[in-house]
Amino acid sequence: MINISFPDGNVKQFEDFPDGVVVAKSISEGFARNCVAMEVDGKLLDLSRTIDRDAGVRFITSRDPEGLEILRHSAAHVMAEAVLKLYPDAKLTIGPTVEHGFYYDIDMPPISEDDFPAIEAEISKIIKEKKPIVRREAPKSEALALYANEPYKLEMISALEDGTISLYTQGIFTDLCRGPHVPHTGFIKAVKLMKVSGAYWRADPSNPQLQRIYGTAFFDKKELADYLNFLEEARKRDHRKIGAALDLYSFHDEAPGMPFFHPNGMAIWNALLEYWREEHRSAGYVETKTPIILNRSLWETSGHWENYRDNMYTVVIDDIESAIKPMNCPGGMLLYKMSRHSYKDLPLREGEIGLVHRHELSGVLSGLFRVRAFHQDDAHIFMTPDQIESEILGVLRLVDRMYSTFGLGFHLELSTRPAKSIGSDEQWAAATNGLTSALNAYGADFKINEGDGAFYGPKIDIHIKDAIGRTWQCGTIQLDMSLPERFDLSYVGADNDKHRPVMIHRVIYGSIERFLGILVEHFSGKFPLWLAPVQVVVLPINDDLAPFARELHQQFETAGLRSSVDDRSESLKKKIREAQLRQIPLIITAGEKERDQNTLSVRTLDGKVRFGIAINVFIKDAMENIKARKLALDMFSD
RNA sequence: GCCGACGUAGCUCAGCUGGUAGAGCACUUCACUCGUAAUGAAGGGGUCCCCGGUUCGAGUCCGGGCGUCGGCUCCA
Repeated sequence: MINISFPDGNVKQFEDFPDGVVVAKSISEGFARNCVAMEVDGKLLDLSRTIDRDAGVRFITSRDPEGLEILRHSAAHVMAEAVLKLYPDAKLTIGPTVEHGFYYDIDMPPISEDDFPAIEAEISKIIKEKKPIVRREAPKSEALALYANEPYKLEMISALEDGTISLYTQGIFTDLCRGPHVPHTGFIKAVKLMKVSGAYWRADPSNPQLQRIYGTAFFDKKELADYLNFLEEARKRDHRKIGAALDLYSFHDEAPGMPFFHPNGMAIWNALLEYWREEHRSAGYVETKTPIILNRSLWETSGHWENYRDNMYTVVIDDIESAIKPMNCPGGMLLYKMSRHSYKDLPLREGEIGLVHRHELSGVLSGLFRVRAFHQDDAHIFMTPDQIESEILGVLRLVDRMYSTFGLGFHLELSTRPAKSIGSDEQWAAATNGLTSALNAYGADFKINEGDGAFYGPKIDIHIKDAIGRTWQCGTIQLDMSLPERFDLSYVGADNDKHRPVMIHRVIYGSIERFLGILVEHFSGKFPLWLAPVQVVVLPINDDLAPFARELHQQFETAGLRSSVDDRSESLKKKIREAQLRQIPLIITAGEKERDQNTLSVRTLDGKVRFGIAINVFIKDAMENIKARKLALDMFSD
């Protein structure tokens, strides 16, 4: 007799040792059909496993994230079987799940996406057969014998403890696997191969090149279709495409990874910085600027010369070795050290929009998202140890305010002390407690990444969520126990003794280039009025009205709107089409009626047209919308 | 950096097994003067990424370089 308790608090008794299916059926037949696996006392197991003692059981269904992961792992096995059928000489290595699907690394001749349909057809066959996926445990000797011709599997089995080896079989295909898996292949209702790329066994280039085949799988076809739509939507929003179409920025072979900003891009850039300065001024920050080339001795003091050299651009001028800064902090240290600081001056919040260069590997460059030259909206806050909590809280509130302005949600992650670190246990405890209590005071949930902090201190990362649900890490708040030490920073306390200040680095946009790219994708090029590169365009309906249109344009510019006028001798329809494609939020058509009545007709990006709007009212409403940095163009009362 | 694909007009792309480069859009000019998503006609525009090789002949084949894109953390 054993007792099995469920998450809802219910407890059921069973006579013999039941397997998962029996327990699930005790809830209901229908429920049992939807179960893919179970969690027994926190461990994920196949439904076929028996439960031989009192335990807490939670069933995993297609609705649980774990369920999808298990499904994808099973799908990886099915794909492996399909590949082996078509390529009998292929040697399997590993096939894990990844964020949006799974892959399997297979030692086989190179294949391309053209080979996918054939593999997918085999996969479909296996799925249709609803083959049971059966687990069994095997002694090491047997497993070794079974995989005599599979060098990679042999290598893996050799590294495993005898008695811990499990095999999963579907039909005639057996794979070494920890599991768990779905009960039969029929659970995989939708599967699609996504791409193939090269990979190395154990990620080591000296090992043989493998084919990594990526796929994704879902419990139903609609979910797959939704996912493919999402990819398509993301593709349409690609900031590299939109950036070119809207004439925002460009990239050139002459400076790989270093973006060129065009006038339209700079309009957004400047709007972002203007906003940043406004928020920071009112949050008690001052702004500084430090050089981008600093000599070697500074980088030796900071430790970058030793630890970050591979990523730094270096120059020798007049026999003096220097580096182009990859980070702003060392310059900030020098500024701090210029004068004696009293505890009364702290916290000192110094912001810097700093241009940094980092030599990223050529293969990782990607539009504005991964560049070699970028600006950080950096700030260094110097404070006394007992100010940690309130300062971190202040940064969190600033982050909250700023991201909200863009309609970006976010979540927080705390990273704690890593294995390799500097500083004492007490320092780490104080620092980590400071961050934790600030997070608690701020009041939002946060995730903890144990051991993921920097060697010099714990940190809080801020992950934003864009309009289509993708997350990006932008902001970060890092406590630094290294640089104040290396640069021997101090302040004079109330006791008239020297003390070491605590320092944090923090960014909110992160990289302004990257943040701008994220905004392009977030808004899909349809910026709110305050960010739009061109806010209003005036279109005369014919050449006779061009002077009136130019007059309006002048009036808008004088009022502070980013305005343009399209007085080409083209048809009105054509000019409207182009203005729409350029995503200009306010399109003004200037005709006789407007000129005679001193009003405007305003077309917005949704295609709606409002007539008879008084010019001064239009300007006032637009300026108010911009000043409030509204997300919506809510300047019309209807 | 490594693996793969790609690099042709300002943009998007076509160009078969090697035979002197093409479309649409954009641009220029002319005509049209237009009331809410493309007026028409004519014209200009190319070191086919760069360097080297094979060949009577290379955008096309071969080698090297540069750049772009995707992948390179996920461990049976």
